[in-house]
Amino acid sequence: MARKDPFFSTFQEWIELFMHRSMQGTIQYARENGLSMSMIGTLFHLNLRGHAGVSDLGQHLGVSSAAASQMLDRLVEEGLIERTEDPDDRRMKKISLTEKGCQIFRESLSARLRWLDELEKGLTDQEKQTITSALQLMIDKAHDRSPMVKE
Amino acid sequence: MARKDPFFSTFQEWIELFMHRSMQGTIQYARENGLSMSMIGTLFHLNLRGHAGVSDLGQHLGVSSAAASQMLDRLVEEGLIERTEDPDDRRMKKISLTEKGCQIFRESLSARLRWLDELEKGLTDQEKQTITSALQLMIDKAHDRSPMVKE
DNA sequence: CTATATAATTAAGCGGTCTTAAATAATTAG
DNA sequence: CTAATTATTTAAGACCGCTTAATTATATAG
Repeated sequence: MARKDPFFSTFQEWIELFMHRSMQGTIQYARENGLSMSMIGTLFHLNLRGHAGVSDLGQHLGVSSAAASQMLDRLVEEGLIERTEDPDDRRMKKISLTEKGCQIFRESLSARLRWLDELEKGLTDQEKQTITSALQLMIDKAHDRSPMVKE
Repeated sequence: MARKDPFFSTFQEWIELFMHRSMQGTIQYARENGLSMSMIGTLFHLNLRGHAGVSDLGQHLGVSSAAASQMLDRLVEEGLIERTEDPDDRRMKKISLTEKGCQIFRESLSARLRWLDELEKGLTDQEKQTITSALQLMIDKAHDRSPMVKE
């Protein structure tokens, strides 16, 4: 049950710390701005993937496509996303962030990362370099591309 | 507005990737198990802090203490938390995870980190070492940030 | 062409999670 | 002791987000 593996256990500890911060911030942000967690999840998804279908989004969030459609109505009202027809299959809609939606998403994310500034202050350049490399490594792997060789 | 700082911008990129994964997993997990995001936030908080008061929790989540109290009722029903009187001030309740609550929290967290296995497979020992060190560095710094202002 | 399947939407209704206001209980101040 | 304050709980009601079922529109199979 307990994994000795320092990679995994360190990661898990980090996640407990990190998610506590970021989730609390996200929950509060959502509440203040009248967004549901489904909407937040949708914004994250679209930000990363560019676009998605209605049922797609529903599946990712674990809700029916009817629920997804209704939720998207509200995001359209807010001007955060747009529905366009998929030219290849006109039954489908391509859901994507509007420019405004993209901007607001990124701004709110930065705002919720203010604690990073505090963290950064306590680090030497050497330490920041270590962390930046490690994160870049994970980003590369996640995108399934080989690590950048050198700069 | 845009920050050039590679530490910050790499961190932000990593967070977009990572939160997309972990939030989606958390939202789905919550839905499947009939937990609200407030409940999830509460479990994270208690796991990290050990215990908290009712109003405390409400504030952290951005809801009234009445709402917090009602939510805690349900977590007590589920056997995940317990209310005990604070001996120093008997108006207050000390909310903490039960053993079952603690176990379930950690199990569900591990389950939602299965993608880590995939990530790990793609890494050399050297790379894992880099990442582990970087995370450990951040964990240490995060814990350092206690009330002590000067040293 | 007709029938079937798929994607999205609309509508009705249910239950959950807030809010405010009032009640209870313990502490603190005078 | 009495009055005021603080922490929590209870109760009533509003709103939101979900579900299922029915509808519309497009695509595909025979």
